[in-house]
Amino acid sequence: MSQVEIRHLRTLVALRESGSLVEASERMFLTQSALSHQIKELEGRLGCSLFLRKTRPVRFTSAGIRLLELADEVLPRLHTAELDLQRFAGGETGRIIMAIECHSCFEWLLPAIDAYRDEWSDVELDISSGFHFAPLPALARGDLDLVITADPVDEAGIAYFPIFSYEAQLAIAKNHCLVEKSWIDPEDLAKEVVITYPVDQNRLDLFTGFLQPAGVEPAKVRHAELTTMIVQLVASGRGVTCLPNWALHEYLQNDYVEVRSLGEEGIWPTLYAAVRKDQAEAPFMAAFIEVAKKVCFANLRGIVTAELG
Amino acid sequence: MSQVEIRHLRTLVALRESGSLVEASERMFLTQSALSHQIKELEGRLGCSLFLRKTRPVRFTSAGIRLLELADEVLPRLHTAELDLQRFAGGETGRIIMAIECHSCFEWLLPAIDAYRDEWSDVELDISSGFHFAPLPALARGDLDLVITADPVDEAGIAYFPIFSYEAQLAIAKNHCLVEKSWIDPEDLAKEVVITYPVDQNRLDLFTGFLQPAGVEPAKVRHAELTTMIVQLVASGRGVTCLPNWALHEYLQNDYVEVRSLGEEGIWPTLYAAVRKDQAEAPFMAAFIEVAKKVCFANLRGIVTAELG
DNA sequence: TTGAGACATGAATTAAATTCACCCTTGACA
DNA sequence: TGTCAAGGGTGAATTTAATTCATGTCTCAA
Repeated sequence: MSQVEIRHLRTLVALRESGSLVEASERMFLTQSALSHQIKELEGRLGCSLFLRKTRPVRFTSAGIRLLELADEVLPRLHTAELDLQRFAGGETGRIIMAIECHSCFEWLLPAIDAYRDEWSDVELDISSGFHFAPLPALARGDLDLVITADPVDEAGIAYFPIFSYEAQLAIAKNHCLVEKSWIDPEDLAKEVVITYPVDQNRLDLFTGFLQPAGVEPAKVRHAELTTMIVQLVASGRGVTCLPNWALHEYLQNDYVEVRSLGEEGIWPTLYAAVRKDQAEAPFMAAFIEVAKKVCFANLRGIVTAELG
Repeated sequence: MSQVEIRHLRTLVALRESGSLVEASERMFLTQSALSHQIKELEGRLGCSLFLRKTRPVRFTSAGIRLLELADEVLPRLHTAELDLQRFAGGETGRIIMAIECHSCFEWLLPAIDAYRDEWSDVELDISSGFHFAPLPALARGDLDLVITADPVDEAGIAYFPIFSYEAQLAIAKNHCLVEKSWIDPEDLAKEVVITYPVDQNRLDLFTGFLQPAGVEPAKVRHAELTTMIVQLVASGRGVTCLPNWALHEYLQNDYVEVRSLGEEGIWPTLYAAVRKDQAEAPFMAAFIEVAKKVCFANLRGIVTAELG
């Protein structure tokens, strides 16, 4: 079946370069006898001789020349592949396919990716849209390599790294009656229309961290895709919404809406990067997490109230 | 040193195509255990894992994908090389580097080569100009693959195949005194200028087969490169020459010169193809000898007096 | 909870590559 | 002509590696 092997190609190349079995064997750190046997065996399997030994330097037959040709094609490729693999092994490169749970995270993730790519140009980067429903199993499985999530679930083989914290605030119209309050109670929203991204409520801080614990349901939930749309609806009094403070910052500065904390303390989710533990230490992955933190801190300076790590 | 081997590449490809170790092992005619060990060992040497086994089908890591890329580059090349080698082994192709002792043989050798090339297009053909001095050792050594020679020397490992016989005739000017004779005796040439190709006398039929046995030396020997030149010199009475009857045929028809046999019987050299015994049976080589014979017979029909089996 | 399927693992086995010790051949040189 | 060194070949012994066998573990699904 498999006749020729890498080792044979290396032997032939060494033979071409040295001109004799003895010298070739020294280059290959083998005895001359080993090469003699090796080549004899190969020639036997192939059914033709590869070179004539009675001359110095040895003279290759057509078959030998054909094999050298093959070696010249194959060995360099093998070599570069092995160099690449060394870099994979050293964690100097790899693949980061991400998923985000937090819908407005693109705002800081895309700049982070850009910054990272400058330094780690050959890491394969992608944001997956396919695993919104269950990103962590996909991460464990290897479909994903990094998940941005607000609630770390303790799972074997997954490590979490905090990126930053932000306040999830309620945005309301400037003429809304709730502007009177200095912070919002869950019950305040029982009669309100809540506008959210079109995602499951279990992935929204407002519900998981505020309304559900208090057993309150809003009068109605409306959906909009884009942050701008949501804020516009809020500004025109069609409902209220809950967004990260940094996502609202721009609209607040332009005086479109009012914002209030949820509860006296406010709700302060932390975003984590979840990665597989075996990759957590790899330089290319650690670097990504570092860059993400730095970019967040730089982009959101003065907006987010807390920086981590 | 040498990490990755062909067998690993094959395994990975089988794994990609089948999706599981079990099925891949069947394709490779190995046990599942063997593949498990094999891959574990490779992963250990490389220092990184190549695929995730907990999914069906298996999912390759970046490193695994890189190796599959290598496999896709290498395995097809390996395969075509092995096919080529099979043809070498089967004698379906090879290399024929020839040397000719007989200076005027180009006349029929070149057409023979052309005819041969039609059928055996990928046999490497060349006429070497480097081994005139000692073609047979070069043949034995492997520098040459075929030698056209008029005197077979019994040497181990060399086989001779007769191509054809011709008469070596003396050409003389139409007004030369020797036209009186119906054939030439060696002594007739003792006073003559002999014109030959610029090669050693031991490679000329006239000397080895006629003059030397009789202990006769011509008055003078002149040289000319081209057959035409030689014949012109002869026609203008500057000397005599000895050429194969088929080389003289054209000039004879145009009535430029007269020809006479050397001795009553004439000298009838036979041209042989000498090849190494190990190649003598190879179809590509046997075919060349066949073609050479046929072409000679066709081209020299009615000129040479003898065709050989 | 059990059973089936897929992969992992340690020990035994088998197969292969390599070495060792020796031989032969060749060419240089005394 | 004999000897020596260098290159290569070969059978048997040895070492190394690949493969199998017999189990074990894990996961998924009934």
